Amino acid sequence: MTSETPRRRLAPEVRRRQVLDAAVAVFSEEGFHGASMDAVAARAGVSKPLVYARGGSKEELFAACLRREADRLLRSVQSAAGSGDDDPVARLRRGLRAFFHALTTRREGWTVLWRQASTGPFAGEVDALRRQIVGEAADLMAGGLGVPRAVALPYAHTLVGAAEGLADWWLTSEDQETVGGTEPADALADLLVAVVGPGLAAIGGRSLGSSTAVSPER
Amino acid sequence: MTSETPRRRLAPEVRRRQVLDAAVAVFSEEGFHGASMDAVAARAGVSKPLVYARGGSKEELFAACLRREADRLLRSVQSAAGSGDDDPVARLRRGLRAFFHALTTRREGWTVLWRQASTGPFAGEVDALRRQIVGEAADLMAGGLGVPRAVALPYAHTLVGAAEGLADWWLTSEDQETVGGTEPADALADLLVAVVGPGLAAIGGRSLGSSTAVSPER
Amino acid sequence: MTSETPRRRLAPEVRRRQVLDAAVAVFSEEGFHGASMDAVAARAGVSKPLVYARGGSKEELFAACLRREADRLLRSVQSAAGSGDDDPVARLRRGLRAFFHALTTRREGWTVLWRQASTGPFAGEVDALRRQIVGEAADLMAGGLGVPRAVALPYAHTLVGAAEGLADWWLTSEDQETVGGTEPADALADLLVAVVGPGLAAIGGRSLGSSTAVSPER
Amino acid sequence: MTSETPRRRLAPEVRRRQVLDAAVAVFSEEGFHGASMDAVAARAGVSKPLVYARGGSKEELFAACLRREADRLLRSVQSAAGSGDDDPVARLRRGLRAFFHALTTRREGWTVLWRQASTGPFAGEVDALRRQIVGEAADLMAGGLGVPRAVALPYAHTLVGAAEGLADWWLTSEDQETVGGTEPADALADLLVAVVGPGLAAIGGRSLGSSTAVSPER
DNA sequence: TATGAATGAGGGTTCATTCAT
DNA sequence: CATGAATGAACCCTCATTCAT
Repeated sequence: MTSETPRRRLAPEVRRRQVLDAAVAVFSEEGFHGASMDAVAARAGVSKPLVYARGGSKEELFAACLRREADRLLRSVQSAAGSGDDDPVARLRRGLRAFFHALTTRREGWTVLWRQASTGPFAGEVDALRRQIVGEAADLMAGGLGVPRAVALPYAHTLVGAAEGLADWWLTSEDQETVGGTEPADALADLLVAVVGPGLAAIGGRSLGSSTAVSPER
Repeated sequence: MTSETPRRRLAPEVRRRQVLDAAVAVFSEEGFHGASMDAVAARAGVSKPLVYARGGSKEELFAACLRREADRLLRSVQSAAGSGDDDPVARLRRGLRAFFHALTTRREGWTVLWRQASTGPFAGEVDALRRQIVGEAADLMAGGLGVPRAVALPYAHTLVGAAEGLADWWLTSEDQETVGGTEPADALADLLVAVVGPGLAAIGGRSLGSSTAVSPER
Repeated sequence: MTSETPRRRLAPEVRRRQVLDAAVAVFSEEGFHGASMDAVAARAGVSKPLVYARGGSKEELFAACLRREADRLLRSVQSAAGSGDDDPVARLRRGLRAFFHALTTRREGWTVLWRQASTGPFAGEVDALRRQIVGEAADLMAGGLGVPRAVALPYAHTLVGAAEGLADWWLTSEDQETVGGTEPADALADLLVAVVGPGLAAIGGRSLGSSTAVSPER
Repeated sequence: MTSETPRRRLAPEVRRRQVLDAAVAVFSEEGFHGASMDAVAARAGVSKPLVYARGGSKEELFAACLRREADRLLRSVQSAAGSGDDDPVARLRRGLRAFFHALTTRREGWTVLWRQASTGPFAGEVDALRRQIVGEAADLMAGGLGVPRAVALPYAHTLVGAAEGLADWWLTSEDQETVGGTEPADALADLLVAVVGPGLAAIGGRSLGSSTAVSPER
């Protein structure tokens, strides 16, 4: 006989994490409609009823994925940007670095959040989460540029899109060594700041991304 | 038999265009997996077998939508950028404007291309199309910046991503009046140039998006 | 190769009748919850999607069975009893004969109506249909006995139960020849009239099922 | 480990009674197929494995319910009818009263027995139980009418069916006050005797349910 | 030709039943 | 002993696809 994995009994929250991880992976690959609960169960290495027991219905499961990934991303960016009294520009840069770090290390969660479910039963919820995330960037930028939040909003969307495009290129390009010796996420963030920094500075009339932008702080 | 008015026999190309139009609409709203061939047939006002006769299988139909919309986008950007011998910066700007024009006027096609097909069985094809578009931008930028194409590539990805983010914001924001009196697509393109122009200029050491960038040419 | 039945194209109402017949058979044997749409499809000799196309969801299918069988039974009894001006007693007897005929020839429909779905999502509808049917008997009895309808109601229920018990015995007993040469349903009806006629007559103070009751009219 | 109050360990028979009681309640409400073992466990206030430990599989549990309720009904009717040497008519009347008493006071058991189990995998078992009860009635009637048992059988089926119909009406009718001041079960039994007594008497040629039938003994 | 009719296959969900603690 | 955790099997329903008219 084959050495089958025995039926392990695990704590509910452990199983739930397993199920959510698998669900994020599958949803990010196939989308909400394209993903099957069978695939989620197989990816998690559990039976389908267990997926339902720990994750609820397909819609509930997807919503849980959305919320978890959005929370993680928001928390990570917020904690990196800090709420301290230091320079808004520094805070923005730290936030960007954290954002890139999340993009490149948790690509699946980002895909679920951003590219999936823009239509369907979750359009509203997804849109709200997106607004929260971009709003965070807009807040930082409004502080850094000294402009009202409403003005900063399109720039924030532009920034997030640019980051996504850059991350996509980074993740799909084969020779990922070209960026340099530093932490990739940091290098990407610095590249982005180099691209958009001067323009934003000119818009805000302040020194965002000054000459120091291209030689990022350590 | 009764003498009912038979369905008008139309030329095959006309029928195919009807079917593709309906398919783009339905796919953009529901996604590949969420859309049903019944919905496509209903939207086109024809029977289901006709959809198969003119559009092929669901995958073929989706691929045809993808290619048609991508072709339109590419052609429009290329024809706007021109192959003339004039200023690469002006060509880039014209290309960007055409890009935004296509995004904002053919939203459904854009949605099908970018948001619905970026995952699932068409990720590869979408990626290829995307590389074509980005490659176009990279060529323009390589010319404008005076750098090798390989160096321009990440910047091109960043630029296209930024354009996507900005277009997404524009398409989903409710108060679309805030941008200004000019043609929206042009205003968006100019905004983007204002953001990334100075940074790219500094990188390339040339005058791409100089001070005139923020006061766009007419 | 085996001589498989070819895929026949039939008119929708013909298929619907097939599906309803199969559904009545399966529901009467297994009950609403116990019946599976697979079993209905198999019994009808069609595929499952066709059951849905012609019969709707399981609940709709069951409700359609209910209504069809109730209509048939009601119509049959009403048309037998007539609305003429003749003797109420004769009308009651004719109604009973029709009722027994329906019981013994369409047992499945009766089972669906009477024994199934007394609980569940159809309790209300089933109860209403039951009340209609018993109400018909109560009306006839009220006319025959010269008592108010409300008084006749328990007797009607008693009569219907007695008929069911008698029919059950008849249908499950092996030597069904013992009843006699007449039409079985008529013989059963006459037997029932012989049992309950005198008692009901005494209650109503009229001649329902007088001495002629045991020698039924031809 | 924490010192939680452990579930009280009860004697096996006590647990089994709990489980059977819950099962009868749930089965009577939902039917065999509609009831879930989860519902039984919840109603009994125990865990599901305990239901299996004390009640066996779902089919065994249902069969046990069936047998317990049938035994109670049979025993009650037999003990009421007695085996004494007194008047068969009086014995029949007492048996009927006990029958109605059981029906009206143990409605759930009756529902399980008759309405839920008359079809499905237990039709055979229910039929056997029904034959036992009807056979009891047939014996009494054979004695009372002075006819062979085989002749009395259809009348017994008719009688039991009538009793069921009357009991169903009584149990589902809302204005249960219309019957009178006496014990409902007795009133129902007397009503039934008034309906079928004279007819049976005429058939048997003896005094079963003579004029005294309509003014029942106390 | 254009279509209504038909189906094989698969997805979401639940349930009876059994381990491992 | 008593339980929460886990699963194989089945059920309802829909969809992409294809005939027969």
